[in-house]
Amino acid sequence: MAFNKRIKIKALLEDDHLGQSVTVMGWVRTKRSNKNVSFIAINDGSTIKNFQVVADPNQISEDILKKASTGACLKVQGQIVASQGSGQSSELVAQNIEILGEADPDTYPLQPKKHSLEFLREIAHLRIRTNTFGAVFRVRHALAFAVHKYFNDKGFFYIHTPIITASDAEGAGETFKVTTLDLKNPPKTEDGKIDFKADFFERETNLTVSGQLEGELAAMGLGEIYTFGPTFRAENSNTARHLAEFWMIEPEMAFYDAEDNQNLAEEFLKYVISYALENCKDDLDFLDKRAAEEEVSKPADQRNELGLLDRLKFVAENEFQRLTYTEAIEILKNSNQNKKKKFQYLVEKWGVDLQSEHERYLVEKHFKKPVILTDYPKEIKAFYMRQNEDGKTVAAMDILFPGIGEIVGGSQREERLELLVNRMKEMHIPTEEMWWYLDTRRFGATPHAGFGLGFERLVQFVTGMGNIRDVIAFPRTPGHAEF
RNA sequence: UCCUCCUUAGCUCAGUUGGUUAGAGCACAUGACUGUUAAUCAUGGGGUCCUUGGUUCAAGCCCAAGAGGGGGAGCCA
Repeated sequence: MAFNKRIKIKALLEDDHLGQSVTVMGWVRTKRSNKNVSFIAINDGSTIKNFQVVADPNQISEDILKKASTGACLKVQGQIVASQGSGQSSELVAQNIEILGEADPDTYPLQPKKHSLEFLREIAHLRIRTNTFGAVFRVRHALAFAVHKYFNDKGFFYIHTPIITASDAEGAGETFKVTTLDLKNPPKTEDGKIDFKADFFERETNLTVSGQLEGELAAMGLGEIYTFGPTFRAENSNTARHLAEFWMIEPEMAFYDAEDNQNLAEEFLKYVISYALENCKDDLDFLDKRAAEEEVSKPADQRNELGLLDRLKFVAENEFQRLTYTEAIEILKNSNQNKKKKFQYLVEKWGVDLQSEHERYLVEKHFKKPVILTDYPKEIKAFYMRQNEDGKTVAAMDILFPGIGEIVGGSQREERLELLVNRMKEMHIPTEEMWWYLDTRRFGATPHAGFGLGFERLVQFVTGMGNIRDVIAFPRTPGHAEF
């Protein structure tokens, strides 16, 4: 006998079920009682909205009603009737309530009140039951689904690139080592170094920092591909924008140049944001109100000019501002901020990397819209980016979003073997180990391009959450891996 | 990793110039209430004032070190 003969609250609210006998299962959010009747607000996660259960103490035992406390899980059978109260159009009059799981009110940490995000982060195993995190994770799901839908509809193929890799080729950062060696007593070579020949893969391995290089290989046969997988960086980053384990989307396209790449990235971002706007209305309405309440407590100069929903609509409907690094430097150099020495790092000469205060100025003050910055100096970018005719810059692009900073980093790739090998040597990238990557330039090379999108940063932007640790269920950051 | 701020009841926070028995709201318990919307009203229980050491007649408050957390920066997505 199957247990799950229930109707989800989302379905209950979508159509007219008046007069029907139904079973609802979910968790108690609040209970309000008097001598004659109890009202139980129940939530099953299918929607941010609760459903009101009405329990008559003549029908439901005192013991059951007592155990139906905040956090308890219930199975309620009864009839849907028109509500006598004003907060909802219909409600469930309970004929029978079964307590599936009690939640001792003395020790259950969630209350029907506002908790701080910092407190909820410490109970990440329970925070998924709150309105805010329910909304965030439903939106996160919708965005992930929209990513796949967008690329699938466009004829891209989803490639699973390896989690365990042998190279830190991109130089994207510190890696987590993968080994089965005995850490207390590792085998040594004659000259005293750890003997990775004795390790599982017979070589030194680590968790991936990017699927891009493998993605490029796949694009050289399938044409247009994307990856969407976990990425690991062992950097000691302690910010609201960094995780040690995060999810990255990396499309890679044969026959794309830098401009094609920019067009794709902009269209893609607008698509997934529009998808969320269309499919997550209740959750985004809630998050919009939540963000508006938070704004009030911020100092005036840090407030957003637009609310969350308006911000999303604005990004979805307006062209991104495109400009080169060189143009950006000129704007920054001539800005009042720079002239009045209000930047912590003053912009003086071409070639310096932009600080986040500079990126914020361009996005939030100067253009007031997403910015695609292109053609950076080659010295501050990765070896695989295609060298421009000027000999100084590469065909890089960064997309900067308000409040988030860099959400996308990408480039047209260097497909010319000689130029690529020279650049690798200049940057001390071992060419021998990368023979397979260089083979794509030896055999049937073509212009191609791609980019990486930090999925959690996208979720941050769409949900308006200030800290990246609040848009992934169980965040991994330095010193934190408990759940 | 650096800078900076914070840590008092289950949660959010107040606590004056160092002074005797550390408070509030919410939550919880008990009771009241004929339909509530984070229900309301009354009563009650609840404290390692982050830890360790120091100064002092006296420390929640001052000093030092450590732990945990927030914000900013760097690295990046």
